[in-house]
Amino acid sequence: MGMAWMFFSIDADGDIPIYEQIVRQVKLAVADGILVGGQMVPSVRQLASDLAINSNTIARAYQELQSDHVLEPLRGRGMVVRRDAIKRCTKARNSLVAESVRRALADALAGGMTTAELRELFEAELDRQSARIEKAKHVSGNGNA
Amino acid sequence: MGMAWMFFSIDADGDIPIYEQIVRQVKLAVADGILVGGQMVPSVRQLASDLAINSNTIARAYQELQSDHVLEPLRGRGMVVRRDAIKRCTKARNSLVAESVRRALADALAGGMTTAELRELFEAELDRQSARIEKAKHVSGNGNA
DNA sequence: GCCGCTGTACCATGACACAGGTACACCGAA
DNA sequence: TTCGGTGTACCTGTGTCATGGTACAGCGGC
Repeated sequence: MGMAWMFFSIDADGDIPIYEQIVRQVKLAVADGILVGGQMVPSVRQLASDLAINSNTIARAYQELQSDHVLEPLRGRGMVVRRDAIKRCTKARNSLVAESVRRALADALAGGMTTAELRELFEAELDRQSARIEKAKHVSGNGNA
Repeated sequence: MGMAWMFFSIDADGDIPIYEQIVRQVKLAVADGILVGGQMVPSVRQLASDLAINSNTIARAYQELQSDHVLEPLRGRGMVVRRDAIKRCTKARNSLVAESVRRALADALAGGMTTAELRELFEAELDRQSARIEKAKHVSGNGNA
């Protein structure tokens, strides 16, 4: 049955390739602990059906995740999250975020934005999004307990 | 003569289109005050020659800058920075930085990064880059004063 | 064994963006 | 006018992305 993976949000019209969005969200889910080592991921065709996306696109994402040692293939049964994936994914997350922050600051300073403006913008957005996260946690409660 | 525009840094192998890099850097330069209203920008072929890039790529960037009301064409003479460009460019810079920060925070929080880690990363990178800026200002001195 | 599931490997197609190349219309100065 | 400069429009080639279709090999349950 599907629907256990509805936390995937795909933006087909965005500037990021679909398969890349899958890769990112899987890695972030592993880093966050939503996906645990040893856990099975939905089949290529299943996820393709749920997201209304071609199977080949999902397969490409899974291949990249396999190359990055996040997923492991169980011949004939499916793909499973590797036990040591959380370390790699946490590291990947840190690199991803660091790079984003680095670029944002580079653009800001190149454009003459002051450090005060920058801190204010950062704190405001952090408050907004962290509040959003807290509220989401509150709403979902314990869905599987 | 060229070389007055060598502060442009183009990464042809990056994931950002070349014309987009031109657009961004021009806007940031205007927002920072490096490019002033009424000032002429180098010709399409001149800049293309300096950066070893096709003229059409520069032309496309200039067209986008014209559409965004940053540059103004002087038929047969070249392109000039509009007087009211700095307002638009500052606003565009704020939007650009805000969007980058927004995405970075979204990825970080989705990956389970704590606000403390996030603040630490932000402050560290801010210190590093702002120090870099200060040093660059010190080296260049006052070139136009 | 047989069948249904799994991932995987191909090939072909259409759409789109990017960059390069060529040619044209316009303006200013000699 | 002639010439060199300007921006601009059109065409082409290339690469990526997403899709669709087909086929193969391995595993599990019947």
